[in-house]
Amino acid sequence: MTDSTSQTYTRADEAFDCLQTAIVKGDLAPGDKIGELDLCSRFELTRGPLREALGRLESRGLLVRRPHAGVKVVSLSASELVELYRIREIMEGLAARQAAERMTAQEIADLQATLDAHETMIDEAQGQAYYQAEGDYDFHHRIATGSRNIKLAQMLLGDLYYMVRMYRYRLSTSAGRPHRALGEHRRIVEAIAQRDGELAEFLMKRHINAARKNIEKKIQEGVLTI
Amino acid sequence: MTDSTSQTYTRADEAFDCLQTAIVKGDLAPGDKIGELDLCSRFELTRGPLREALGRLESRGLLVRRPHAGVKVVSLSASELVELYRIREIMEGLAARQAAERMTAQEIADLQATLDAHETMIDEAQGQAYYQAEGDYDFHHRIATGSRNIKLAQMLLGDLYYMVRMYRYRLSTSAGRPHRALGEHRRIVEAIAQRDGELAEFLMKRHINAARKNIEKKIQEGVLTI
DNA sequence: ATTTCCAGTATTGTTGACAATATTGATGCT
DNA sequence: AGCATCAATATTGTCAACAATACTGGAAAT
Repeated sequence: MTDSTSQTYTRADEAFDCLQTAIVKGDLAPGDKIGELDLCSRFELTRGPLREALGRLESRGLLVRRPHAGVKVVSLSASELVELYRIREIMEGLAARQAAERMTAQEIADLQATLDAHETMIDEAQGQAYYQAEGDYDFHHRIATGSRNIKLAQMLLGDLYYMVRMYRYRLSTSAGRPHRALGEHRRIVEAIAQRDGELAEFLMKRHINAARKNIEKKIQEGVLTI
Repeated sequence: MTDSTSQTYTRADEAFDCLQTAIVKGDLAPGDKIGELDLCSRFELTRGPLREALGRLESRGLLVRRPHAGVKVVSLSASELVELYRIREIMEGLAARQAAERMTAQEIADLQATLDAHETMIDEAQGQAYYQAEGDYDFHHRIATGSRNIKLAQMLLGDLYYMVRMYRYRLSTSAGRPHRALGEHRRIVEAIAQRDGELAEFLMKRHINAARKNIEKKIQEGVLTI
């Protein structure tokens, strides 16, 4: 969960992680107005480190702050959520292409193994969106890292994914979508294994495009109320 | 310079702005190890707000922090700088396309006027990289905003541009490049005015691609030591 | 001479108290 | 009754002292 370099872990880091996961998992829902004191007692923290963490979260766009008026969890409108996927599409497309050019053979093998694990996960966790989402996150995470583009990985892992996950957890996945997504993942990895960056980019963009359309459909159906 | 909503401006915001511009303008050079007390006396601040600002800056990737060991300004390697431009290329491409679809007629007119101003600026500020860079920044800033894609604008304006500017200021522009860049800007705006999103995207990507190649050439020539 | 260990120092991390400001509820007025 | 004004309150912003940790220099041993 936390950075593996594992230097001394400061109180502010702790606060940051706590808040971030609380937001992502929905314990703090979008739109919630949250008081600093509440948060302090809740996470056994003092206000100093907490405030530093709040600053970081705000800077990443998960919180919005108004001076003297408090902090609230950011809540995306439907259109903003869709826009987010447009950004993901191009950025992950680039990540996939660079990953195809730069991942080591070992990393690719691990990635394939990961997909096998996801397959059993999907069968076992029938409909349990949580685990499916985690598997999906794992896949995209590895590709972002594999791009060897530090800033790109930073933006995807540090900004976009948290936001995406925050909504994905409360999004019921469509029936059959997990299996289809897994198939798309497999094809992307194939392209990467063949060092075909162009194809990997194309497939990844199409993959995320499909996810976006899926969400747009749900919004139109009124299933997803934001 | 600061957000126009102009709510009460907190001490931490002040610290944030001061540090950010200091880094961007090169008063704090990449690799500099900076002490909190130095910064406090320098900007007439106290450590509380300063630390909050440091947290934000770190989160945006302009600073790197090691617990108990201090803060230093991030310094990109040559390859990281190039990778940054790969990201810009796709993100600004998307911004240009969405801007073509969404900017108001008024905004487009303003944008054209801006370009005229840049033209005189380039002639007058012969070789003064600072003003040329500011004009360039202005152009890209308007398009990012015009995309009406909040998260996209946030990532460009809040993350990438600060980083790019940080290096652009100490990058001598090639002879003739400003004029060529202005021409490219004009064509992009034309495409936007014609609501041709696809073309705007293509031209913007090519524009940034050219900038990237320009930098790569300088790195090979050894002009740019990072 | 070089390396290792240790203590001192300086710097960062944390805390709790104090000051400033936005919200809220009540009161008086139209 | 509805609205504006204003004081009380609770919350956020700021500060300065305290604690914990990493760096620095020197001494001793190999």
